[in-house]
Amino acid sequence: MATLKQVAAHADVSVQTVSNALNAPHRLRPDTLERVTRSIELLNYRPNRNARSLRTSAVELIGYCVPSWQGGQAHLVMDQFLHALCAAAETTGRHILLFTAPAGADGMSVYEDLHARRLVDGFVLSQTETHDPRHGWLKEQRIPFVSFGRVWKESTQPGPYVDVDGAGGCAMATRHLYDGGRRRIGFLGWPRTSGLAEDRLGGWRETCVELGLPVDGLAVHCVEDTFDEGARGAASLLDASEPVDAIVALSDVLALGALRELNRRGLAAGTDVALTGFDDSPLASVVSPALTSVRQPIDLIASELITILTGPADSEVPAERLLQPELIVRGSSAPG
Amino acid sequence: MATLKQVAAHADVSVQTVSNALNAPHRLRPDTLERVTRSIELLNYRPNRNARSLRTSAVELIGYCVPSWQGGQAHLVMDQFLHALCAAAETTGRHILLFTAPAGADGMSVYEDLHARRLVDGFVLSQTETHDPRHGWLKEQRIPFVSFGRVWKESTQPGPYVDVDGAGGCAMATRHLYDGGRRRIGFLGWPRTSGLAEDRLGGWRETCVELGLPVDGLAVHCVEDTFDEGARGAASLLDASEPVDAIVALSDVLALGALRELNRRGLAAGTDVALTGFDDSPLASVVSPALTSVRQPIDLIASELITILTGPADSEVPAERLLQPELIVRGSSAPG
DNA sequence: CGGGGAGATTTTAACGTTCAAACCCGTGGC
DNA sequence: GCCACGGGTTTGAACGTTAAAATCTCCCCG
Repeated sequence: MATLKQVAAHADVSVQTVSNALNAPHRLRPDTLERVTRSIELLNYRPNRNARSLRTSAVELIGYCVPSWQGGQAHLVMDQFLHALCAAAETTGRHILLFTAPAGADGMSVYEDLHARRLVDGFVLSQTETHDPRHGWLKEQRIPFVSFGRVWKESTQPGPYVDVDGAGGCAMATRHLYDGGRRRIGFLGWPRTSGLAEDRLGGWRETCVELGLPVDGLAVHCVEDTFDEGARGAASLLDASEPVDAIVALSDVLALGALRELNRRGLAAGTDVALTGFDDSPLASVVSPALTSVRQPIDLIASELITILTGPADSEVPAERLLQPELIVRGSSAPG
Repeated sequence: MATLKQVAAHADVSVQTVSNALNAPHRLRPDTLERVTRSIELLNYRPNRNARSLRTSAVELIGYCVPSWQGGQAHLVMDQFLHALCAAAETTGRHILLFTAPAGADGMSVYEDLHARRLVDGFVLSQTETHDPRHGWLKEQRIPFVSFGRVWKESTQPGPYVDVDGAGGCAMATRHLYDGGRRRIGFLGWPRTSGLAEDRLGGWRETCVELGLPVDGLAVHCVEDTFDEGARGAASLLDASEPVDAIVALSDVLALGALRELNRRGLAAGTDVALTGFDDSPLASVVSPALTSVRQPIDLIASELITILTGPADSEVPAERLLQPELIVRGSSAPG
């Protein structure tokens, strides 16, 4: 555990010169820089981050509240997201600090505490809820943050965010099915109360209208994110007087439920009925036929989040980035 | 951002007395404690962790390398694990710092760096591989760590670990199927090269032998962790001259593949053929019939990891904890 | 009434770093 | 030959905390 002082003694310069060698090398004469660098290498010196943070009051840590997996949709792409976020932070020399907090306003004291004790510089928020209280509060406290996901149903977004265009994704899937010859495309969704669900539903509906396809009675609202509900929803779409020839599902889990229902009825997914999911979770490539799914650009999301959070905070207008997802075409949506 | 100094001025005591009020309240006279406490409250003081860490050289942060999700089995319970680890750390006032590192020996410099720069006190390892080089190296460097998962195929485990008794879990599943009247129980596994796979296979085999059940030709080694492979494996068990009446799968994904194959053949899972998975991933409760699965005690694992890591490091014999999983019985394993 | 102690509080110093100011020294202008 | 200049380096101070030692206060006992 060498310190600046020891390196300085070894290189026969002052402590500050060693510090400069690391933080402002241009200030040193080439030969001193060389000498100091050798001493640093030799003693295997690493700056003590605590001392540095104390002096500069910047910890280079970003807080992320790890969602509880309880209730409702499983976070099937959480690990991908965390990995990406971590990697993005590391490209700027920062790291991610995890913590847990109660949902809603109760959790806010945790955010405040972490910041006040200088464990983190700022926060990345996810699992954004309708009327999420965190954003406004953090903004008011002038604590740096950026949100993955819009705050739905607010007139103005409080603070910077990165989000994926769910409507665009579903539009893309719908158009892809249309291009494959499908003309009666159903939608498997969640209840309207979720802003995310409404966004995706809108993408499907508008595209259908645009393409002159029917939409009435073709949107099913599943009550929870399970295979069963997906299967039930698919069944009702298939049992209609005029059955669908394709289904856009709002999640991979619903899509897999639909896939099961198709199998059960002896219908070939991708041939008789085309099917798409959302999220491109690990599951999508593990079933057969493999599931066509809308993939969120996880790496890009993460790097945008970090860029915004660590970028200049002076701008008055908050950064808002809406990213386009990508359609990963697999067997389940072969042309009919 | 109040500091000790400001609180001290406000309470009209010395800085050290305020520090003592927080770290050793018994040293203060009750009335001074009361007065200082009021000042702390009033000024909303929070100790600066960087200053504290600098002085005490303990950062109260634990490093965890977030696994890359590439290749092979999806980490379907990763988010549960992280949440639990985080919560466990917080009960001791610590937090989890995430980082990424290349697999194998290449990643070791990352561990060294994080520790040398004092970003973390120690590490929790997971995704332990056969002959994992990290453990021995960390031990040699005297960097505190604890491993989730044994280092397979080492004569002696280098350092403390917490693991789940996979053999015990599969034994439990097998016995449960036996108790439900099943007498010909197959096993869906992975190749023998994985220590984990061999452990679980052993649990099934030994229990069958013990119960007088056949094992020859009843273990199938799937080459990857996909629905397809699970289905293929199940098919081969069902096509045998004497077909199985139950299947123990090494993972939930394989089990769901088997479930699909059963459905395809018009066999009722839980009635005609009983089925169990492993990990109790979010998927298990989302299919129907819901999947009986062996659940690892995630919360207990996490708290044991933290206890060991933060406990006294002086003991010569490393802590080794082998925890028993729990069988979550659902519809897929109803008595036959 | 002086000394011994225990308990409460303060003083001093240090953790390892960086910022700001000061210093040193060679160069070039006048 | 003096002075201003500027690049390179050092000095001094500070970030906010805690450990250890020093001091102060009060009380008890011989």
